[in-house]
Amino acid sequence: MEYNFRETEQKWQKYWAEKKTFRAENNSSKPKYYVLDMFPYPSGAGLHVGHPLGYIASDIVARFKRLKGFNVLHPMGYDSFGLPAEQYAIQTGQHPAITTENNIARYREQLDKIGFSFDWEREVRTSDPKYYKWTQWIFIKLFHSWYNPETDKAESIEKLIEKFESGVFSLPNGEGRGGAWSSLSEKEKSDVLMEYRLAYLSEAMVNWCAALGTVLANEEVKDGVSERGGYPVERKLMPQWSLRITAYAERLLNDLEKIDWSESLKESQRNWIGKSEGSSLKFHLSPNPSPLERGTATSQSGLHDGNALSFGEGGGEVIEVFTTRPDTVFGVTFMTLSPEHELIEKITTPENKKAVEEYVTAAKNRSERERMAEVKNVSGVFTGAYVIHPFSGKQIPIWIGDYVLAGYGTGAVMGVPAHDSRDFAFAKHFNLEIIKVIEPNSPSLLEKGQRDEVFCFDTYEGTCINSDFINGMQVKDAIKKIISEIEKRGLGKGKTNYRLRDANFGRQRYWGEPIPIYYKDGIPHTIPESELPLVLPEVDKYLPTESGEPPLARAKNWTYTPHPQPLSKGEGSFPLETTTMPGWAGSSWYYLRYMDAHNEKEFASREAINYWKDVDLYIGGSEHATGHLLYVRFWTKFLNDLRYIPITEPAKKLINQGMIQGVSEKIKRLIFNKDALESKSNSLTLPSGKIIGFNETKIIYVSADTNLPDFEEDEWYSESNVNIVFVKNSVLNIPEYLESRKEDYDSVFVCKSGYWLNGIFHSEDGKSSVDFLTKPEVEKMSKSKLNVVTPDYDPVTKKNGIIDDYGADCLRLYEMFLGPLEQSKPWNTNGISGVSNFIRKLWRLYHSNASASLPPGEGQGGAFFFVSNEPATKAELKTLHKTIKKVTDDIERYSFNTSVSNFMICVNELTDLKCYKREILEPLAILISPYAPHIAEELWEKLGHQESITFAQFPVFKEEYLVEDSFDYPVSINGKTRFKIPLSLQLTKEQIEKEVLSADELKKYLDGNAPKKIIVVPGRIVNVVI
RNA sequence: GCCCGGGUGGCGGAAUUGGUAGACGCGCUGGUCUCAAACACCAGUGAGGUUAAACUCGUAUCGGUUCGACCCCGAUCCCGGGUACCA
Repeated sequence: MEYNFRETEQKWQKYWAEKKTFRAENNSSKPKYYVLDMFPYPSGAGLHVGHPLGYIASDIVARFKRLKGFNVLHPMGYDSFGLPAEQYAIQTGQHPAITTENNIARYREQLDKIGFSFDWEREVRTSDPKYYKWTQWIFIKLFHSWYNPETDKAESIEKLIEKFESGVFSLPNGEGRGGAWSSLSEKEKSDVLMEYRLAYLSEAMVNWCAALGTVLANEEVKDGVSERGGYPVERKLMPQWSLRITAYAERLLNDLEKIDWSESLKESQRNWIGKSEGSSLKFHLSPNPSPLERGTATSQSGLHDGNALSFGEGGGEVIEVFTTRPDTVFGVTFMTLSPEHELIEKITTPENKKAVEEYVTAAKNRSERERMAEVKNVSGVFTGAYVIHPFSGKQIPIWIGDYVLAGYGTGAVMGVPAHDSRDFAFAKHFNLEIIKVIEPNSPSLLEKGQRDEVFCFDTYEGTCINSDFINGMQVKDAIKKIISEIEKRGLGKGKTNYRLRDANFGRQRYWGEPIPIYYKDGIPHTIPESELPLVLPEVDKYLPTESGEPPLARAKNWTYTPHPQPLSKGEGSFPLETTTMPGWAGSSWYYLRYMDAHNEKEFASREAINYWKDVDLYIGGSEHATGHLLYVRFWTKFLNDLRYIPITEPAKKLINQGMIQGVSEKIKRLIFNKDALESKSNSLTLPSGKIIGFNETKIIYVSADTNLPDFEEDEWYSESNVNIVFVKNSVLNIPEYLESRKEDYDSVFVCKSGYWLNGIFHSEDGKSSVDFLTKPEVEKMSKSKLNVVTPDYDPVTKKNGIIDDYGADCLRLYEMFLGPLEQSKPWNTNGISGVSNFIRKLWRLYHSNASASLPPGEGQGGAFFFVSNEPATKAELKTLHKTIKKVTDDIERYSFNTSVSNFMICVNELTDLKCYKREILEPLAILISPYAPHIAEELWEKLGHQESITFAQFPVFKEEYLVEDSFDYPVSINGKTRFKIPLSLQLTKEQIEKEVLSADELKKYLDGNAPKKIIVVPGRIVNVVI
């Protein structure tokens, strides 16, 4: 009887669901183990074969830990707020909740078919009001908290108010504004507190994406265009809700040490946080410098006594810079301001005004994308103004350059061209002075500049020269010396800067959590916790209003009426915030909700939180390295500060599963004839959304790269992923032309007319869609790239998946067998037959031709289930225990591909041994059950067990079965293995040496001489040196 | 540019602590079965060399440490990922 995976898998999936086999208990005497997958966004495309990779791995661990006696929490849910559902809603008018519901149903169906051991009773959906009630609640907590630098923790804002009430208030940057707190108006108080709140409203420079009608977070912008859709993004100043993640920068950085995440991921986070230590330094504006003074050193500092006044002190404008290399201060020959710097207008001299204004305007109008594209181009303009060098007193010209970013440091840099490559490029371009102040200790650090000068950039290994009182000092010492000097003279102070920005928290979208804020007299207030959730209202359209307000502004009565009304006059209802939370809000705490998913009084009960604590193993994609994984750590620390949870990090161990890539068959060339183009329209819309006109073109080739038309024959242009070639009118005979260029085409299609949709060209003549896929290329699996492979029957391509043809167990084993979990690999089914064979062989091991009255084992693989209670042989036990050991080790170090190999070896060996013993086959079923749970359950049942194999005990490895008396020692001569010699393992080093030396095989190599040396590693190897 | 990974047969990949390189699977070759094919099963399969063996070479390249190196060290090349005027 061959194994019928279809019946068996359905049977057990139904059994698990009915019996709630995988329900986790919040009260248990067992140790806990929390295995979490990054929950999916339920997209319309459903799951592809890449999604389950991580889920299968985590499911294996979950099932393994259950067998090992842990109480396992292994939940699943949906990150169900998001842009695609909203865009679909805009196009079709369908409510995103309905689309989302449908998509979730499809996801669930697919997940169930793979046989995961999720506890579905704990399912969460971020778009469910019962869930987002608590997302809103956390937002309210953030709003009412501030970060106390003294305790290094978030605290209630009430404490701060108390402090202010008892004295004078100040702002976080240390500037007091005098005056008593009580003298401030309500609005002023609110404004001051906004500077402190962890959730705050401010005018902020945001990434505005006009096409999507929303603001995007930094990590949603890639190369100046939106990550989703690839639309242009510009910088714009808007009132904006933000979260003060920067307050946690240091802790987010330091706590990386505590967690077992991959080094590359931690490194990404470190870079993203971007800590740099240095010093601020003030430069005073030079009052009316005469042209004669320019660039000349007014010298003779006399600074050494330490009492001297610094140059330029005593009034006028001050420009502050941040530098990580204060030791190079004597190499400063110019200063550069960002085009957005606030002092520009004030300091620019009349004769430079025009040029400066033009430059600033041009910089402002250039999109982020253009600015990035021009990184290599040096541009800038002189303001005509000068600052005074604080140590040398020199006149330093002030320039404006767009290589200086407004958002980092102070928006101004001191130019040290000799030791910074960007300053160097700037100085070269504008012919500014270059003073070398560091002599590198090692010649290899030198880089050749132009003009035969030799510089070193970014090195900390060097000696100061041309630097007055730090001459001769090593860079590291010089930095300390200079900072202390800067502080002593009140020119600035040692300072730490972070690249990390506060996180934008408002989106001009519909399909997200409403922000629980209403405005009274222009002052934001939170809705009382007791009135949460603030439910997402219905709107007539999911687009922004005509006046550009977010979709929520379309909702009727989108106002809040406080009740009971402790109202003073004129109060009634107040406008509610119209932006919604970003996609990452709900995912920043979902791991906590799983602990107690149905709690209506708290986000999770204390008991549940104290029991489950943190995630033991978290598996998900590395694309969340600087987004989700930073935010979830931030919220965890915040909730810990407020003592809601006992942990400071969400996940002890994190694994990034690799991406399973799709193989796209790319269009090489596509040909349209003239009639086709003229008949319908004069343009072609590419998958990227770009529209290209045809004009006089006769033939167009569209191929695997891209472009802009220029009407030269066979000229190629490149842009995203479509390449177009336009050929002139002169080519009249298409077939003849094609024939002559045959080798250039993988496939040719001449059609009358058509259009692109989702990357597919649909011909107008109704012959459905035609795809031109010809050249294979490995890339990310995605719907738009037409390379999606689903694990089960795909209703779009109408193709069966692995599950239909081979079963879920086979899919699970095969995905694990493909290679290391963390590695990305293209999907191919080349090796599937090996895994499928293995499953059949496993099945046969438990079956015999017993009815044919053959001796047991002889009829192996027969029609009848047959195991015997006879004791197992030594060889059988050895195979079993070797496998127990290897598989246990493999799971514990997440090496799932090798354990599949080990199962194959085990089954092959047992088959060779004709093993039919319960003593072996029963533990084997348990061993394999985390990987192939369906067949394991079926065998377990046939072995006579009433209960699910889930509740079995993982077999215990016993060393004794592996102990050998002898070992085939490989003997190498000079490190090269030459022969083997079987020796007892009881022998001592000396005895082994003696045996080897007397071996006949060795004589040949010794050639009569005595060996120079002999190395014996007992149980391993013998090496003879001759 | 910078940071982090990685480079092993025809292919996916093993080698856990410096100790038999190439496990396991795919593919390929030959064989058994079959009228034939498919399936299944058996054998072989890093390269060179030989009737066979011996032997030689072999983990991107070059060099080093070691009795012994895919593994450690130095330099170089290539591939993948992240990030980017971050002062």
